[in-house]
Amino acid sequence: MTYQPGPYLTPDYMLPYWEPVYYQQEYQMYSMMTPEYYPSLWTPLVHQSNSESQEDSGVVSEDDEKEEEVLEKGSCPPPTLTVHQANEILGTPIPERCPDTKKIANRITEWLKTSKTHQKEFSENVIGRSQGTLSSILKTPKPWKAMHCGREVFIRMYNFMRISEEERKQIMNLQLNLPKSTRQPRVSNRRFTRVQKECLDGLVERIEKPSKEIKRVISRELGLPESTVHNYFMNARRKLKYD
DNA sequence: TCTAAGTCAATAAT
DNA sequence: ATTATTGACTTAGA
Repeated sequence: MTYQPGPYLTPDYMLPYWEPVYYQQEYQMYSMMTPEYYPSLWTPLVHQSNSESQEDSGVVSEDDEKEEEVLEKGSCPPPTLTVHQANEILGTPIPERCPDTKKIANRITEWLKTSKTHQKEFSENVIGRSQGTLSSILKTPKPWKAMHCGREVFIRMYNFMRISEEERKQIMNLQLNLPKSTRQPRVSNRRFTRVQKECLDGLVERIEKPSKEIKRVISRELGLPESTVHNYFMNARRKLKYD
């Protein structure tokens, strides 16, 4: 069976810098988007000889206009991406051993800017995370090999950049039913005083992992809960590791 | 139960 | 209005 790409697979899809790891001659597409994987994105070719020669035309021409007319007449019904399809596409594993998370982050940052999309909208609709989380991920992406479940958001962002602009637009408007936080209400976010902050920073430089007794003393001296002192050292270690 | 990784989401900073 | 930072909660593993 021969196929032709549906409206979602525009030439734009081929342009990103991403390495075409599994390049398929027959389809002129990456394997993750072949008819076998996403039949709904492709339309069976009825008149095979008709469009063979037009496949590689990257220039907007009369041919393209003719094709669009054909689509509008209904011979190829405009497909609508379903939530399931969107999640399947965004969840497709990255076909690379060690993806460059920095590049992925930069690419997303660039897209957000050119498409005038705010972090909040993107983070909630595409990766299912909060704006603040997206912000820090884009600014300081961890190396792929240093991540575990955190890879999930990078996989989604990677795939988001691989698909066509048309498809991105649709996904942004879909309600993907991404899992919501079930976190309990917390104590109000208090800010440390200047002295507390300076003392903690000074201690963090000298002590990597304070014992329970040390933390008890620190908490007493600074008038902070032991859990707060514990959290501070924990967050500080993390910061030192990646900043 | 403890640590590190992953986040939330309030609130600081632009 | 937006994005960046941050103290604390949640989850996964040992």
